[in-house]
Amino acid sequence: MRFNREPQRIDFVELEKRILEKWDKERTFECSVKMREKCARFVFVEGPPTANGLPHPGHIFTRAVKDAVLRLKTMQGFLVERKAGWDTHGLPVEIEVEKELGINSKREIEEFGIGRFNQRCKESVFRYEREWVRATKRLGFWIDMDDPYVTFHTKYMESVWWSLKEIWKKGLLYKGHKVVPYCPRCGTPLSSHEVAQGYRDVEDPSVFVKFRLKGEKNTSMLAWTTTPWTLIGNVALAVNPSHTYVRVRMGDEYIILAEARLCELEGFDYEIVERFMGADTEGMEYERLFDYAEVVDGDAFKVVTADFVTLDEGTGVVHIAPAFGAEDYEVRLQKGLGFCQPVDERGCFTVEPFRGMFVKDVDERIIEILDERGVLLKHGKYMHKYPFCWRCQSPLLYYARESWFIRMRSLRDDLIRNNETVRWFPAHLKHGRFGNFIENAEDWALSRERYWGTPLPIWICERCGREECIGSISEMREKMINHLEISDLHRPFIDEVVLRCRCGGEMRRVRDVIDCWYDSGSAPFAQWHFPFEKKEKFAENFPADFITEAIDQTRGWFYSLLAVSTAVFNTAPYKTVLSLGHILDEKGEKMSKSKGNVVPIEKIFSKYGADALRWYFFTSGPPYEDIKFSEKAIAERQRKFINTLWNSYFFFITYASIDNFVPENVNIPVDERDYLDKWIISRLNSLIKDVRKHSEVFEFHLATRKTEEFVIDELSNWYIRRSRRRFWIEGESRDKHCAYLTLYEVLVTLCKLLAPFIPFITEHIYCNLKSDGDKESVHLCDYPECDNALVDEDLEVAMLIVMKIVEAGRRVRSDAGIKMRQPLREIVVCCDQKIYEKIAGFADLICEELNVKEMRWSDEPPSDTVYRGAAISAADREISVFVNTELDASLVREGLMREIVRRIQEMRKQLDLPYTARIKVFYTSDDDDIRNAISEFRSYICSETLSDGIYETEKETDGDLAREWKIGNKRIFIVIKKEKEKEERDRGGGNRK
RNA sequence: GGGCUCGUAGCUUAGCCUGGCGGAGCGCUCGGCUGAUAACCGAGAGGUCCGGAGUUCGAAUCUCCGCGGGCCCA
Repeated sequence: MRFNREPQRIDFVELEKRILEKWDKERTFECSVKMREKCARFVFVEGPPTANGLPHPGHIFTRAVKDAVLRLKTMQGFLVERKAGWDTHGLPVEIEVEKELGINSKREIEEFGIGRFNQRCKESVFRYEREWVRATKRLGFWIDMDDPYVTFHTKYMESVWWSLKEIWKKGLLYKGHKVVPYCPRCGTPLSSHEVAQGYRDVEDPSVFVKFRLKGEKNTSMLAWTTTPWTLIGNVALAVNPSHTYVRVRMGDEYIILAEARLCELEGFDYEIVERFMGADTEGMEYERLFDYAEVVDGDAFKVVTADFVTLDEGTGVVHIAPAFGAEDYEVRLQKGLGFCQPVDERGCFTVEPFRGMFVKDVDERIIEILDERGVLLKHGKYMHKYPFCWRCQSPLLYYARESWFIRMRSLRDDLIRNNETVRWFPAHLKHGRFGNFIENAEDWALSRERYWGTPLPIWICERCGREECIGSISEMREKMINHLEISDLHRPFIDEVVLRCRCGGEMRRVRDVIDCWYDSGSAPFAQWHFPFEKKEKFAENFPADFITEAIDQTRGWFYSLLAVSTAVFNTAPYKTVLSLGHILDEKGEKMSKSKGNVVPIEKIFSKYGADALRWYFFTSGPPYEDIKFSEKAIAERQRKFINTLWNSYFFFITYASIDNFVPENVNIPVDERDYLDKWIISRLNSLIKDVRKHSEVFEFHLATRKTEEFVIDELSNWYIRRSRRRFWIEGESRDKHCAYLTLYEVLVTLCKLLAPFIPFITEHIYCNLKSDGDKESVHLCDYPECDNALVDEDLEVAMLIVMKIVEAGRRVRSDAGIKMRQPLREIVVCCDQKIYEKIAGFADLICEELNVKEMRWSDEPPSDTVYRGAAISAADREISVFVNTELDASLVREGLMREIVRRIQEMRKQLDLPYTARIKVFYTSDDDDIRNAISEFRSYICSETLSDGIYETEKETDGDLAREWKIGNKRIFIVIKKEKEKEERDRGGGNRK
């Protein structure tokens, strides 16, 4: 037999497991890549996940999209290599390990030992690798996980070093300061996420200070602060350039503040003497309040303008201390102001008279001093939210730390230019969220005062202070004084390396590691250990044709890739970016561990299988929009679509096996086949065109929804249903062969068309259908192309009209209360004659579908009231369909006969008889109409129900099933009896109905 | 607080770019068909197209202001 028989219902999960074994055994993935060796490349870069937690449904969605695109491109004839990657460094990993060790500060990590700590980090990042690999394989995501790139591998890190040196050589790497939320007790900066969870309401002093202006008579700027201790680090005052300020007289002195903040002077006796814009005060100098600490590297003690100054509170005059505020530091950079840092890492002053005192403890003393000097206008208490350390509850300080930066600001134009070469999906990101972001790109704070990361390869000479960036291991070896064997570039080993400076002095490495986003941003070259190895490989794979990740990567990986690539190569590292939506829970809320609403994806795989999940993802909406995850919807898509696809295939297999149909032996050109065949093949080719068009721009929801409609509505519910009797033709028949051949071709092509989306079931079906000379796997096939010669638009339009006429006819029958089984005399189609000509050839189909004897055309509606009608619009015309509802005795008898046939079929089904099984029918009825109907249509009933005879009996007869039926108010008692199997076999491939 | 994005029936969504009768599926009610189908077909109930204002002869669609969800940033 040409095809293996199939069960009507199949366990999809079981099927998928067998397919996974097949792929494993036949190395199908490797073959699919290798067979395109000589072809043009389609380059993909995998955004590396961190395997220190279980894969989230969102990761699975991303991987499903990646897989579909890459399979599609492979089938379209591209060489698509897929190297997996793992992101392994960074603070989240360290925090995991800190939790395990029960510690929470850098001091404790160093006591535990940096070497031991990093070892624990290395183990931690692959803790869930097995789950990731399993879920990836189970989903059917083809990616090479045997030879992945790993960001902590020495070779990868060496490439990262190389790129940093390139950046350094261009003068784009510099040491500066960054103001970070900082816990003085833990001795560490906190991430924004950590800060966000530690806000509390507190009471702080509220202080209004007069800064005396130089060269003005007895005039002061009035500034407001809730952190008096920061006044020690003051270097400037800021006003908003476009707001109105006033000079007021109070007794014999003058005070300047924003007009909108005059409310702060309530209770004082004052008069306004002058109004001016903030911009007018720019450059005014004032007398320094405290000279305890030194100001270095720039100008100081003057008024500057800044847009961030608001009129919501305070005086509209903001005191600027670059060491203690991010905005303050920003102002410093823009205005070339100096820097003043009187506080150490523990949060204590390093200058007299407060040396050694914790900053918050000097607030009271400072207020006293201000008062003594007569520059305190007023003071009070102020309630506001302030962040505290989530671990130790210490108040956080905004504190300027030394940090290394990449000058992204100076690369803004390059970033923008490179971004112009990128195709973004959805398009609005290009000049929207992403475009805005790079236009305002800030210098990249690259360094982290941490442990588990790629060490910043900068050594500083202890004698002359020269900085040097090291770009390779060999360069480091050459310059090394202490000749250590370094096999691991991580801390603490790398910290021991001492280099020789040009001046003869000893150079030691700065202690920082780099931001792990830089690691992953280096993937395009570091995955190949470029430029130390595989230069050609890199050349072939840069820039990437395609990357895709979720929308949160806009400022993450999408940016770090572009930033690194722009700084190193001044080229965009990718040509096309697809940004994906998130997978939310059923209520539309983010899935998170703490909410406990994360769907365990393993359960979905074991209950529905990967195809059902994938199909759900693709059909549920545009891939760039969020998806509210719904298990019910997965079940529904499987039941409706995958199951219908299976049943269409099952139908073919069942009858093709009975008939021993061999497609290779039949060769009938499409134009010699039935119009139904031509129609479904035309529709298939139109579908191919649509699917290709939508997939090309990642509109998978349109591609898959159209395919779904094709399979359910057109293939299953129209083509197969309408062709069913052609498959039942007894013996050899050209028409039957046309039907088989057509359905065969449609199924095989559908498998190829759907393979990128649902790779398992398409593989299974394909493998049973394929011929000897065909590829061993559907995934090794070429993607279907639309054959325009087979698209017949007129035929498609005509069939659409036919379908609408049938629908209208059914509506009429339904309205008139006449069952479908009751034959009727005629249907009258009232329309433009040209339209009628299009569909006249489908009269048999329409009559059979509507159970009427004949169809005719009319140019005006029939006047007789036995005609009931319904209107439709098709081909831009009105069409009316009229059904003659008049019954005569003959039609009633025929209807009765159909009722009886239906009941006998129902009983065959109840007995679960094989389709080819033959029976004998016995009946008893005291109704003359029934008896007459049976005798009139005896042979028809027999052939419809595969009965060798239908006999009237007086008595109860032995049989396999007996039952009394009511047809309206008539009764019939039916017994059916199976025939011997021998006779069944004699029937061969003959009549099955 | 800012930027971007989404908001259409109980639920999932199409339509929005390019203004012209809001259309499907699930679920519900009723009826029908069925020897491939877990399906399918017909009818019915179900809508403040998030709210408000504007442009227009005409707005789900374009503009502005709000509200709510999501993401990113502060």
